Amino acid sequence: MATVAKVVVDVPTMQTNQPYDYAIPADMVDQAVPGVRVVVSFGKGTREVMGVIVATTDQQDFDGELKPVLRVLDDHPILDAELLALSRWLADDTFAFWITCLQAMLPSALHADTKWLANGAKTVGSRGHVATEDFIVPLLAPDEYTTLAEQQRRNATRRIKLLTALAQWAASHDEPRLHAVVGPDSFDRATVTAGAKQGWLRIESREFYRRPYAQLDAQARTQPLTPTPQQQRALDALIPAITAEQDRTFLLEGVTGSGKTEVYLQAIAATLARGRNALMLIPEIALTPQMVRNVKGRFGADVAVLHSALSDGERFDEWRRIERGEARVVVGARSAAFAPLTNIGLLIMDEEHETSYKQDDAPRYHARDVLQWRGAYNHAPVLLGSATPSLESRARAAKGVYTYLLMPERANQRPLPPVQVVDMRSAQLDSASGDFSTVLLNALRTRLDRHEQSVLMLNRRGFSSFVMCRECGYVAKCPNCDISLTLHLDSHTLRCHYCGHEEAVPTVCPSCGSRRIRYYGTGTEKVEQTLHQILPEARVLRMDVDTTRRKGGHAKILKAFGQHQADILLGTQMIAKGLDFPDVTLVGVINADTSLGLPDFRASERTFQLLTQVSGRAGRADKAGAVIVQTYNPDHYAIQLARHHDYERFFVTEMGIRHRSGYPPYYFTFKLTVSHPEDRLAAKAIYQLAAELKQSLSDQAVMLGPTRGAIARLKRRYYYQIVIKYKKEPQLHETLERLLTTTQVGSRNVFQIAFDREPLSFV
DNA sequence: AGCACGCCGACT
DNA sequence: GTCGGCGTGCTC
Repeated sequence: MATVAKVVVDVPTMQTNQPYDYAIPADMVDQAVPGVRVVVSFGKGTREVMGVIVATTDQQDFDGELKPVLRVLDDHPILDAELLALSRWLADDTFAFWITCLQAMLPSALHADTKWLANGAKTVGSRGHVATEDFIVPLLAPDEYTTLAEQQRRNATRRIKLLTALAQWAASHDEPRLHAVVGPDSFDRATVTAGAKQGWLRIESREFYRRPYAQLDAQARTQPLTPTPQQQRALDALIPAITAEQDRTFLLEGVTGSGKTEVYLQAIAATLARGRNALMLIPEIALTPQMVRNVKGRFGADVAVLHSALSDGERFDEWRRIERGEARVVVGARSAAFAPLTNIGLLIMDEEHETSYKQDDAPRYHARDVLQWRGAYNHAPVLLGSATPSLESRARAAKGVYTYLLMPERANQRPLPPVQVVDMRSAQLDSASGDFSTVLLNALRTRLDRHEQSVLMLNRRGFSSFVMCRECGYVAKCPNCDISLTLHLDSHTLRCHYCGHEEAVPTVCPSCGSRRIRYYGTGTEKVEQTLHQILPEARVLRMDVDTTRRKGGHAKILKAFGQHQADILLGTQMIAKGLDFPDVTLVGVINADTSLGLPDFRASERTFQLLTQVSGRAGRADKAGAVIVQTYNPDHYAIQLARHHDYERFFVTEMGIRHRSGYPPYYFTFKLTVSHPEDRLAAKAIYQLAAELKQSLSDQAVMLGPTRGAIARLKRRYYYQIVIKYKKEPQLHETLERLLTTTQVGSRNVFQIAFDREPLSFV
């Protein structure tokens, strides 16, 4: 008999990061089960907080009198045993509070909501609101309605009309939506209410789902395509693992257009045929509409969709459909890794190299790790797909940790578009702006004349200021870390974010002696203006964070472009992903260099991925495409190898560099950040942390920093960070845990400490 | 995070 | 004498 509930309370602090024992009142034993949310009293006062029951027992561990569970918020567990176990592991793995992990798994509609009542009291409840709709339920037989209609006064036209309609509905067993029936040219609400009072009908409130893609469920199902030989080879490796329920990881490396999606769909079909369910992650927004259409097209209403562009209500409803077992395939962005899907037989991560799979704030998890955990739990394979896999995954495939599946050919046998690299150091530039080479401008003019479309990408990735020589493309790098130095205008210095190295801003290029070395960068708005000046007849659509902020803004722009309402789509990296417009025959990259200047050891990898991806956007259908890349570093291996679509050589080259400079995948990384409203105290804390860390680290480990955060002061707090590179530190986890506890308990909570295992951003 | 307990300065 | 400052410690 479970009399004690272990409750993780919604108080995210280190001191309360543990389950607390609460007594289960006798009348709640059926509801107070693991995985439900509860309200409990916490602390000395009258404070009520939300919590999650993570276990129940018949014996208390706490030596004292237990407070009772006050209320149970769910009529059934909203987190099953798998997700509870996952939350525990996640908290441990990411150094996040357990409650933070539990919250991360729930749609925001189920997060705690505190209401202040008129009398000043607080009520802890749940924000989740179930959408309902009123239906009219006829209560009598058709002929009874006919009789009643005849008995009405002659001038009671409205009643007679309603009774006639009721007779029809009763005859056809129809229960129409009230909303659909009440209106200016049919019934008024009062007549229907009067009818309910007479006992003719009942108005019934029924729950309904807000279905974001309902219209797609109705479309005709697509049929599986006959696999190409390379698709067949991939499926021949995958399907036995699905059938045998093996928790292996596969890396599917397929060039743009090789048909990875069809492999996903057929693998999902095999999973469903086996009686199990499938979870598929895709990167945030850009790709979503197309991939959703593909998956829904094959599996219809069995598919639930979860991503950030949905409203809270829509996401909540999709989540409930999954949780109730009404969806068998889940497609979603990062947080969909926690979808309450059961009996998972396959987990897919499309574009596995995308950085949006890593969450920037607590819990700082990588969705890939979550999928692998769930794969192990469910005995299901994990399929990672990409045209340009992350070096980490590709290296694991090389070592045999992952099974490597390669699809080197395009399904339609068309060659990849030729990529022309324009050397901006010597190219003839448009005099008005300097952003456009005449080569690119002429190519744009040709497309305008032929009524074909162009996509222009402005690389804003890593837009943080850096200094580049416009004569030779030289970018200042840190002598210790081989990382681009970042320009700090406040102190007029160049700094390394990794080790803190600082030097003066050069006035002449150290490499070629030129004076044309300066801050480098440009914005979409500026480029748009320039385009209007030099190509006034061109219709330009701009797509960046500003124009896509509103819900659906993204889709609207893409739709307009697809309908030829513009000749040129100008945007940031978001246009590089998954767009497929048959009339786009030119892709231009205005500045390939900005991502090379990123103060990040993954700068080359990001640039290669971006250029490869954007190149795939040209000439997808029957028209031949061309790609023009403008750069000040035409000989850089990332640009040259992207030009030749040569991922494998890029992998080998980059691995050599990572090996020499000691970065992933040869080393693990870990980032510690400390912040405090007072600069001096933040600095003191990070140096103390560094000293303690140094003691417990082995000689093989390298500590970079402490350094100031790239944005040293943010939200009135000062930031400092340390990055550790290491190969094998078995005791590191324990050390970090200890540091977390002692620092948090010792000093009052004005300190904030953040730990990030395998950070993707070092800024 | 809250909230109470606790030990030192200027006041009904 | 006591009202209240916010340092410190606990919350089942």
